[in-house]
Amino acid sequence: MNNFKTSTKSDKIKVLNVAEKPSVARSIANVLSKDHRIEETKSPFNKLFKLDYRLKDVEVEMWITSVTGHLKSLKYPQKYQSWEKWDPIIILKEAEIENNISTDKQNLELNLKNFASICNRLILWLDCDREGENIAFEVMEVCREANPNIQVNRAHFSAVTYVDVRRALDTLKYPDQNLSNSVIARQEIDLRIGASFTRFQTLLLQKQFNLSSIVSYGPCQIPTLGFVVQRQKEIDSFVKEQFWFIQSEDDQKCIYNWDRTHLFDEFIVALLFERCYQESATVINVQQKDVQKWKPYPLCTIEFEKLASKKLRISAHKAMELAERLYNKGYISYPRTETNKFPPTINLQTIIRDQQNHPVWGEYATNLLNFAFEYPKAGNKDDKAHPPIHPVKMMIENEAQNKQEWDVYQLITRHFLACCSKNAKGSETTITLQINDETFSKSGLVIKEKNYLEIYIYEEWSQSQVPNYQQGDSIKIKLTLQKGSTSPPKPMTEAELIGLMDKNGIGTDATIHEHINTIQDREYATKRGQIIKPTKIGLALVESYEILGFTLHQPFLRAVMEQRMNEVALGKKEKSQIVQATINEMTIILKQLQEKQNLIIKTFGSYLEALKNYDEDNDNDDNNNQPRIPLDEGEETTQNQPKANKKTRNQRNKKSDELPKNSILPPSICQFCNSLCVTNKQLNGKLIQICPKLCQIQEDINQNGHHQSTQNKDNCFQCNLCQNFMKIRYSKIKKTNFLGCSSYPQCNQAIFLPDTVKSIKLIDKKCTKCGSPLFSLQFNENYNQVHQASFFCLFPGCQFIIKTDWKQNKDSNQTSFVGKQQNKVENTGKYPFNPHQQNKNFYNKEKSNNQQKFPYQKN
DNA sequence: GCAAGGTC
Repeated sequence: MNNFKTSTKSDKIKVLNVAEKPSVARSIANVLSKDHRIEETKSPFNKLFKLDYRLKDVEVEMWITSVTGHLKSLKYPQKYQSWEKWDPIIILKEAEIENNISTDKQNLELNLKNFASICNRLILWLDCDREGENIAFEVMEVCREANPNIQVNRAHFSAVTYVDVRRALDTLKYPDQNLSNSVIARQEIDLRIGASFTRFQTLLLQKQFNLSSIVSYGPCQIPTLGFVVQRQKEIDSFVKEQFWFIQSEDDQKCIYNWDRTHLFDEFIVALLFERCYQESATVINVQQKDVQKWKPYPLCTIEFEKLASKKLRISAHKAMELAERLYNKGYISYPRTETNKFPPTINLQTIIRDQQNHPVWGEYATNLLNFAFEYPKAGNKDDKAHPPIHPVKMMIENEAQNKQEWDVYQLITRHFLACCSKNAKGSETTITLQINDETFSKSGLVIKEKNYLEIYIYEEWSQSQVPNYQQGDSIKIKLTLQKGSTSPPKPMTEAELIGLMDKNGIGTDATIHEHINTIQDREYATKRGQIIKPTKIGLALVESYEILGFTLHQPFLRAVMEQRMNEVALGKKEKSQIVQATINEMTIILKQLQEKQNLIIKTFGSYLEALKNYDEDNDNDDNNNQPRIPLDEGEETTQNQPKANKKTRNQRNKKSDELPKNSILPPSICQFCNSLCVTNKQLNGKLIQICPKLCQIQEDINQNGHHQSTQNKDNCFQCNLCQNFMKIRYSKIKKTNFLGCSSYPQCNQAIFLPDTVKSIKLIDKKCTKCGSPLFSLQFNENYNQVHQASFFCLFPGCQFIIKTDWKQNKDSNQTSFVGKQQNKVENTGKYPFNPHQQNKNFYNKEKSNNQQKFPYQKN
């Protein structure tokens, strides 16, 4: 029996208005008339508001109701339920997919059908984004089933304020099929890839390694994990590097910073120290300038989550839960918004006025209204649907359900008040000292007006004093030679991860926190405090992708997908075209994973075994700097460059360009940069020539004046990507040597050798053809060596006895690759999923004769 | 037992 009742007495034209959520329906009703009537519907949350309105000079009865997000959802039919029975390739490529109204949305469907059958017109008030446009089509379809003649329009609004809603009604448009299609394409791609890859991975690994969770794959969750793993690898491969610097201190204990900061070469610093050492300095400049500390941008969801995590120590997921609760209780505006600028139609003064009686910040709010108000800065993000998060009703501390709820309300309100305040203002004084050819400086700050900092307790601006010197003063100084060392990258915080996801387009404002939750649910990562670290399962999974040459954990996979969605949204491509293309590409990858399944098990297992104590270590020590991951480096971890030292020596020591040119002995010319070198005598009596740009790190000069290079004996030849040196490395997983770039992990360049080669050794001979150093090779015991040569050149392409090539760089369109000689691959750069897919590399020897056609190869 | 996107 139909228990729905609504009055249909009026003869006026009835216009059905449908919003994406109950709150928007309520706001539209409020904005259009305070006299609206509220009726219950079949869905307890989704009320029906009725009011009389004059629409384009016609008196109409507006019926305003809502849905709650999507009505429909994609699903595989029942017959595909069994994971074991169906090849994941079928699930990915061929299985049909149903798009039906979800069971929990059937009441809403009945509502819409009921209302539409009575109404003459339908106005779609779904959020003005792609998802909203798709929901608009879902609503329209249902309404048209009940009333095929219903006249349909789309309202475009940038905020639910009187002005915006009226404007939207005056300029009604039509829904955009292209935008909606891009969402359907995304849904299908996500489901097909997610379901098929998850089934494949779970069936392959779960039982084998006794894992308690499924081994899911999703185009957002795995790149999220990828970020976490990448950071951990950087920390684990970090090697401390020492640096030296000169410190100067005056008799007021004020320490001045060396303008060269620090250098990584003790000789140079010692030399400079010796040259500038004295007990007085000249004040060459005293500069005073006004400075400001900028107030924050209006609060969008992403920023709110980051702040909650960083400043309140509340996880993004929990913070969203608390914000939603505050929103439902009417204390704050809608918390899922991408917008960080206030629409001009919102009345900020009214919002501030609501806080005037607050016991904590009432006085501050009053001051803002009276004299201190300044319009908020405008950010550059706008979802056209919701304003930035702001308070809509005053809450005092004891009205909050708990401390966390209060903290979140407080953050949102203080942030809002800060946005409506002036920047903090101060005065900065910088003193510059000259001591011979070296300069040192020190800045001090005096805060003149705190302004927004009075209310925004989450930021600090610390004052510091500098002595009262005048330009030209000569002051007493104490110079010391100091030593320091680089520190490892910091562990990944949740706030940083959110930032990375946002920047790389992984997830949306409404889902980012869910993906972070998912990787924890799947036991890929753990969170302690605000620090997120991968578990051994997460590491093993990502490292297996990496080592087998797949880029499934990289963010660009999603970025490419987004780009394709845009093409559909703009009407440049058909949705079927891009679904087909993406699925075809992913089919190739899934087939390769299937072909390599034994190898995957082996690789994943090796990592799990190597990392068996990893999680325990995690609990004991946050950051002990010890390599824990088998980084494919074995004993060679000392070769890795720390993140801080990513720049080359030349770049790091750029200021050394200005070194004085005179030196102890007649200088020579640097063979790399033609600079005049400086000479110094070591304790053992040897003379050292040093290029001021540090091109030549050290050159021994024997007394006859001949140069003898002391460059690292392990260096092979220069990497073609970063110009650092390739080195012999040892892969624990494959138990063989390979050549890897010394800048790993910043540079991933590598040259792998045939399985038949067990180890390689650099010898003191040069290739007569290309000048690279030669290697002696040890072959596997069971390998019947046919090569006549004793020594081999491994420089890519130099000789054909041992075929080598540069590994393809995933970020470039280079056509080189790891492996044996094969047809040149043409990479259109169109879809950079798996750069190795046609590279039947030496891990995959058994398949090497069975070459597939590369999908991007022309003809 | 699969994804990600809405929303409650």
